[in-house]
Amino acid sequence: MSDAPRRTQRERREATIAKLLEATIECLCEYGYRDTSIARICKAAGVSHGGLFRHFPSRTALIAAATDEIGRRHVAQFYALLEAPTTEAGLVETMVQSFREAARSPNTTAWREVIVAARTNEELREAVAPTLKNLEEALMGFAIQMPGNTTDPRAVGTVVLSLLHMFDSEANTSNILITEDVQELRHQWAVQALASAMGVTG
Amino acid sequence: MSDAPRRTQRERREATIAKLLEATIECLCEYGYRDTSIARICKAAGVSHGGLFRHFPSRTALIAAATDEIGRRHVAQFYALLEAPTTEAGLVETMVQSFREAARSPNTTAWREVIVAARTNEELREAVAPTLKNLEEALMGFAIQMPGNTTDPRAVGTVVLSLLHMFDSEANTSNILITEDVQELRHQWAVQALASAMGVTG
DNA sequence: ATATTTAGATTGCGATCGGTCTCTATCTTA
DNA sequence: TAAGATAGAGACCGATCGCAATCTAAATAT
Repeated sequence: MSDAPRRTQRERREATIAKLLEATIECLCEYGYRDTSIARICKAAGVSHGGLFRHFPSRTALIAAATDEIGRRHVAQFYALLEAPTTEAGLVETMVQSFREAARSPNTTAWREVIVAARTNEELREAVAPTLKNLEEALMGFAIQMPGNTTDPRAVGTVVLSLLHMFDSEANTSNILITEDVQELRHQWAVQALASAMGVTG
Repeated sequence: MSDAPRRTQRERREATIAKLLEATIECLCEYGYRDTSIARICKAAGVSHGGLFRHFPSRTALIAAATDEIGRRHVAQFYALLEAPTTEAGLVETMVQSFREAARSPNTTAWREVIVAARTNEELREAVAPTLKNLEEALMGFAIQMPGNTTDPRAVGTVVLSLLHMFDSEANTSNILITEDVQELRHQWAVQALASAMGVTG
């Protein structure tokens, strides 16, 4: 009875890479970009310094890879929204609610940390650019597939993207200050704005 | 002919504090929160390490003070918007344009760096909370004073706050990816949304 | 004019940073 | 099964971090 797991090189490799990516997302969410250090990532992942640098040439490269992973999850998450069956009227309400919750999720929180940091980090910015582009195109495609008739699908997509932006920025401040009535008014406004853009009668 | 400037203690003090605050904002904008170090701030301000710590007990305290300064400038800037005389129809267009430009300004860029960092820095978060509250209240007051009568001024204020959020988040990604037609569609949508909220016939 | 206080510069400290190097263990290939 | 390649662990490196302590210069109070 050997206690050796007997995994192939490929399995070992992919497993630790996955652990590192997950740990990176975790640290970004818990400590923020500045304090997401190699040491912390390694500790969270249960991987040594040497192990990390076998797979990623630098901290920035690792964070870029983690960001790419988050981007893929985002797209999947939003497409899943389309699958959920609801009435057309309730759909708008559900969507806005989902937008808000998505913006406050750990993955999206980590995502924002990277986007902000990328502004002043060229390597990170270039690595993240295609991911961001993919995400925007996927979301635009998602918006175009939405129910509701309209003359300009891309305009509807823009409204969706804009509302996502709004909830992203709001999520940033939600850890600092929450004004209840503003939050409620904002929700109502977002629902009405999206319904109007989609041509849904409320 | 003495080349000694002959300033009072108070003048000296306030001058170097002002230089430090300005340098901090500069560094936040140029290097981002992570790489805004004591050394860089001192170099940009032309002040020594010792000089900095005479006035601020820590890096975080300095950044918090700089953020407060930005907050005050923000409020002043938006109130100045009210003074500029325009036609009521053109006002909405002007406002949206100003929102966008303000979001991309150096001061606001530095502001966002701090807000994001504050999420995972308790000292910074508590220092920034009242500033954020003041800003939101000032903007709400600003929105209420806007032309155009409405049954619910606070709802209009919420739309203004939400649009500012949207442009903030958009400004974050604008360094990475710009989609021209989306940008144009977004502008049109924002104008229409604000006009609608204000009860302005376009 | 002298004593006291305050502003500001310099040096130094321990901790941590990102990254390299070396070594062992595990897997693959011949 | 022997030889080679790859995954991973851990010690080590110079640089930089935030900050304290010490010192000089300048302004204020007596």
